[in-house]
Amino acid sequence: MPNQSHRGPVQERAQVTRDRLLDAAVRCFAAAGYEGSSTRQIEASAGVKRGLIAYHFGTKEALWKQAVTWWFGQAPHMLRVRVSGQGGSDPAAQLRALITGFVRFSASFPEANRLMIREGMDDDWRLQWLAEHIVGPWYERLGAAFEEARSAGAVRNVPFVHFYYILTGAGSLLFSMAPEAERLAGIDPYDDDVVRRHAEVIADLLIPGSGEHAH
Amino acid sequence: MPNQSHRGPVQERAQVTRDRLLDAAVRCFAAAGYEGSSTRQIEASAGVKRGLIAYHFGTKEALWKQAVTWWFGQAPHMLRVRVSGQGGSDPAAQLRALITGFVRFSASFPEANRLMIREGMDDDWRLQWLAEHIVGPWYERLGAAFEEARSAGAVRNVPFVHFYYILTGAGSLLFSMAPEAERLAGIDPYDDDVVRRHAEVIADLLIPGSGEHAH
DNA sequence: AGAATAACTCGTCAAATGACAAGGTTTTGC
DNA sequence: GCAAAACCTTGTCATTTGACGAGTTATTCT
Repeated sequence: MPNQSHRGPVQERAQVTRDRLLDAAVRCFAAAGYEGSSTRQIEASAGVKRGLIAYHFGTKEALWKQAVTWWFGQAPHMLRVRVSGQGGSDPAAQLRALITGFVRFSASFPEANRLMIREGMDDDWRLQWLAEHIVGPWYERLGAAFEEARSAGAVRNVPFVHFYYILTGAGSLLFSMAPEAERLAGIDPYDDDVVRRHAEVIADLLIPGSGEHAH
Repeated sequence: MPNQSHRGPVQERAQVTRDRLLDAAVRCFAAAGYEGSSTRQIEASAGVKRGLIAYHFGTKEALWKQAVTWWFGQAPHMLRVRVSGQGGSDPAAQLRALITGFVRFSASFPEANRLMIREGMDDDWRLQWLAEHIVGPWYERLGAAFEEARSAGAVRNVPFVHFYYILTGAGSLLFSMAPEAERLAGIDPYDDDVVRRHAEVIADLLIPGSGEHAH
């Protein structure tokens, strides 16, 4: 029994079961939080039988770590797709591409920010893990781009923390709280026009004079 | 037995018990969410005996509603204190006062935004209640100030929804996710200088040319 | 003072949850 | 083919949770 083993499954069907569980786990954890998601719910949501989480992952905690690892292991790729190909060599344009890419990513995968927000609120082993494996690298990468743009005089001279949390909050909350936005403003946050406009407004605010598209 | 009655308690000690429970409930709900907070935890956190939530409020749901009502019933007052006295008659200055006031409020009461963010993620009876009683009025008020400033040409001409969620996210996330910020950037988000700088940066971004304090 | 009532204490229950284990089925290796 | 191992299924257990209710103490009212 390869229970909680660090190696992958051997047979084909096991891979399918694990993938379904990992996917369902991320969606449940993002939607209802760690405590709010029961292993039975996750198994039902994945369409598998009852004891398979215990068999494949051992404990709920192990499932969480593997699910987040697996899911965010693809997130940088998705984010990179949305970022790469734009920017060029101009620091301001590069930072702008990162910003609009982040907003589009937040709109495409609101579960990501929902999970991060939920876990960033209290300082436990999950935040520690996320800060080390997921957020840290992104924070460093964005910080480097910010520094270059700042040296070029393209952004305001403020500590990066402010810039980071202004961007993260402004760019993600509309989608993290999409149900509220729908109810409050009667719009669909995932509408393409809304997403594009949101990204451009934020980029224009943070990097004055870099965009200002005509319309 | 005045259980789940809409009228207040009769005796003095009951008022004390109810207040302790309401206060503990808001803090628990904001910290761990609705499902993540058990009635027994709340009672223990309030320092009262075990069956008193059932006695005074009947159900957990009734406790949540009364706790949020009670707590946010004071929030507008607290926000008003931080906003009033500034602004004057200039639309841009008034909006700026609302913005900086909101940021300071978010820093002073991070539980408020934590609770709003948690409940704004899924569309259930709690979001419905909050949108109607708490967020709606604030949304309308800020929207009116925004419209005046927009007519005066002080802010960009974008739909208010974008402005609202940019402000809400940018102004609150640093404090909602304070544990992450501490771990990520090694700062204390609640430090007075950090709060002030965060408020000014956001206000400067959203209302260009309204602040730009010397330093 | 003495009943009536509010306030509290505590035992208990049914459902849900995380974890484990025993037994069954399918696939792999030889 | 056939044993071994991987995979799956199901039963069960200890704990937690929301809720109820019977019994106890404190307060109020006359």
